This record gives sequence, structure tokens and C-alpha cells, in this order.
Amino acid sequence: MSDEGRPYHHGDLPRALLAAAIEVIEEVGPGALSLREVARRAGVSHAAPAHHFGDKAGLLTAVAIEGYRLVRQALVDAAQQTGDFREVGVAYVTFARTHRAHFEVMYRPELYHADDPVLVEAREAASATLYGPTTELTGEAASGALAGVAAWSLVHGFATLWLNGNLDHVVQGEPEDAARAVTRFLALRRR
Amino acid sequence: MSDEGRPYHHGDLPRALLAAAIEVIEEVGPGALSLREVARRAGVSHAAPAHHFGDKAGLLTAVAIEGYRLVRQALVDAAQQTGDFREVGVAYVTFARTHRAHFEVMYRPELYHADDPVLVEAREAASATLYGPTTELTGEAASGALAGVAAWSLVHGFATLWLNGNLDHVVQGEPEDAARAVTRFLALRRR
DNA sequence: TGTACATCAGTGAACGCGCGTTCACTGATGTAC
DNA sequence: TGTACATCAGTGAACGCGCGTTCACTGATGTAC
Repeated sequence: MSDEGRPYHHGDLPRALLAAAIEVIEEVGPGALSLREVARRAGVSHAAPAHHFGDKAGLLTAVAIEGYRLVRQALVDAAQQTGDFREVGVAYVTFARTHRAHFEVMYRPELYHADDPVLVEAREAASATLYGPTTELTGEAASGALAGVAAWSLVHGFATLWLNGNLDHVVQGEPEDAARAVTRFLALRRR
Repeated sequence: MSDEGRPYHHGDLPRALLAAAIEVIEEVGPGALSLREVARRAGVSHAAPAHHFGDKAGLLTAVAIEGYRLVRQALVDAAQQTGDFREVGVAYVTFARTHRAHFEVMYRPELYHADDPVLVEAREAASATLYGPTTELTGEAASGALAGVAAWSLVHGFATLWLNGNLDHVVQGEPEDAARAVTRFLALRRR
């Protein structure tokens, strides 16, 4: 299969560029991503990414949007399948591990168009899904929000520390088991 | 006071460069830091930073080392003054807020010489201080380590989410009060 | 079935920019004698 | 007190690089008639 077989029209270049971007981010991090490298990976000219995403921040905005949608779906699935709010937290950690590139982009808003309306909507939907279980469980609104913050903080902190290698001495293998154990230190009501 | 008054020898240029780097990082983040901008801030030639720190990663290594030492001291002080392991967590959040630049660099090891021996020592000392209180409290080693991970995860997650503006809807004003409330959802023993 | 035309996808050359790093240098300091 | 010299701090010119973005363009597709 030679390059000459490649048609002028790609078919779904935006998807391919997004996939290439994920690859690059997994290797060098979101900060060192360049449009030209993404284009190289996708086998197109260096100007192609800008054609579809406007600019670099536009490409990363698309990554973040996809990330928020994926994490939301993962949390919804975990809630439905287990009915356990702690497993929702574990699913959050799983998402961070299996979608590291998305996860890292999502929490670097200075890299993308953080006020893009589509992105804002996706982020808020994900956030609501995250807060849902704990507010249900605690009932009371104010304390429920705080419980949600606590739960989110716990699993978010665990995920980022694990991704950075800060837990290497304590957690071996995949992090879900440790994450599950760690959520057991979370008290549903304040102590 | 004119520029002509500036002596050829600065006095303590490394310190001044470090201070300038902190300034720049607070404004544009650690990823967008450039040696030339740091030199501009410090009012010296663009080659001066490399003279003292070797390269860009060397400068950021110095920032990270300083960060690990500062956070360790802050945790030690909190432990001694309050005797409450939860207040150690609150002090961690305070550090993140008041030393944002250091904090952001510390958890971006790809930006500096993460295997620098001085850095490794500073990081391990800080880590030990962080784990100290919880292992004391739980007694048992294995569960104590996990309790430490839980506590660290909680305050680290809270700090990063707050810094990124993800808690803006829930937490108003300075984050210490919310952090203190959130630590109350932490159970010392597993549930 | 064929032709004209609009539309969109992707190209490639060109631009200007700020960067990190190197290197021979000059300025200042302090110490030995 | 004075001189020679080593040492370190900081300079400034120069380099090559990869980048984001722009823009006139060419290729392909599909639709109207």
C-alpha cells in the first residue's frame, strides 16, 4: 500500500486529526503539542489542522469536549451498573488512566477556548453527573455539595497524583483497587 | 534612579532570577515560561539565566526544590502548632494558594530534572512529612499508608480543582474554610 | 447522459517570531606577594 | 600601598529551529439543469 493510494479527500480528517492529537499528547503532554506534529501523524499537510479547527486552541477545545462527554458517560454507566457512589469515583480514576490525554487537557483550561459554549455545556453536564450521587445520598443541599466536593477532590487528587507517579511507592499495578480502598476513608456525613 | 546605577555584579542574581521566574509562572504558567522573559524581568542579559542554572529545566528544578522545602516547612509548622492532622491538610491547601507557581511546577516533573539528587531529597522529605501524621494516627502500617494516600489525595485534589477554577460555584472567598470542612468527610479508619 | 458551476477539502510556499543554546568577550572582585 | 593574576559574573552577537498562521491555489465532489 503506497502513499499514492491515498485519496485527496480523507473521509473524516477531523476525527483522524483528533486521534493523532491524542497520540501526541500521550507522548509529550498537552503543552508540547504542535499542530504540525499532529498533521505529520495524520499524514496531511501542516495547514490541514487549522483548516478544520481554526487554531491550536480550537483543536484542544475539541479534545476537551470529547473528554467531558466521555467522562460523563463513564460516570453514568458506573452509577447505573453498580448503584454505588464510590464506584462512580473509581470510574473517574479509570477514566483518567484510560484517557490520560483527554484528562490532562480538560484540566488545563488555559490551553483551549474555555468559554466555548459547546464545551461549557459538556463540562457542566459532566459536573452535574459527578455531583448527582453525593447530593442524593446526603439529602441536604449545602452539605451535599460539600460532600460532592470532598468525593471529587479525593478521586481527582488520587488520579492526578497517580498519573504523575507520586504514588508509585504505595500503589502497584492498576490504580483502581487502591482507589476503591481509598474511597473507603470517605465518610458520607461529616465527622 | 537610572539604569546606569546598576552595578555589573548583581549581588544575588540567582535569587533574583528565581523570583522573576515565580512572577512569570504566576502569569503564564510553567509551560509558557521562557528564560529570555525571566532575564528581561530581572533586568539582565538573556544569557544570564543559563549561566547560573545551566538550562531551562535547571531553573525549574530550582523552583521545584524550593517548593518542596517550603511545603515541608509549612506542614511541619501546622502539625506543631495545631497537633491536628486535618490542619496539616488545610496547610497544604494554603501552600497551593500562596505559592501557586511552586505548586504548579512541582507537579509537572516533565518540565524539570526530576532525578536531580537534591530535588529527590527535598521531595522525599516533604512526602514523609505528609504521610507522618496519618500513619501515626492509624498505627497499622499498610492501612496507615492508605489513609495517608486518602488524605493527600483529598487535599491535593481540592487544591488543584480550586486553582483551576473548578470549584468556583461552590467555594467563595479563600479556600481554607471549605478545605477544612471537606477534610471532615475523611474517616480516619476505613468504613 | 452530459455539462456548468458552486462548494468544500486539503496543499504548499511563505512570513515573521521568539526561543534555547553557544561562545568568545569584557567587567569586576579578591587574593597572593 | 601597589601590582599581577586567577576567578567568577554577566554580556551580546550569532546560530539554527520549529512553530502558528496566512493565503492563493488546486483537487474532488456533488448538484442543478
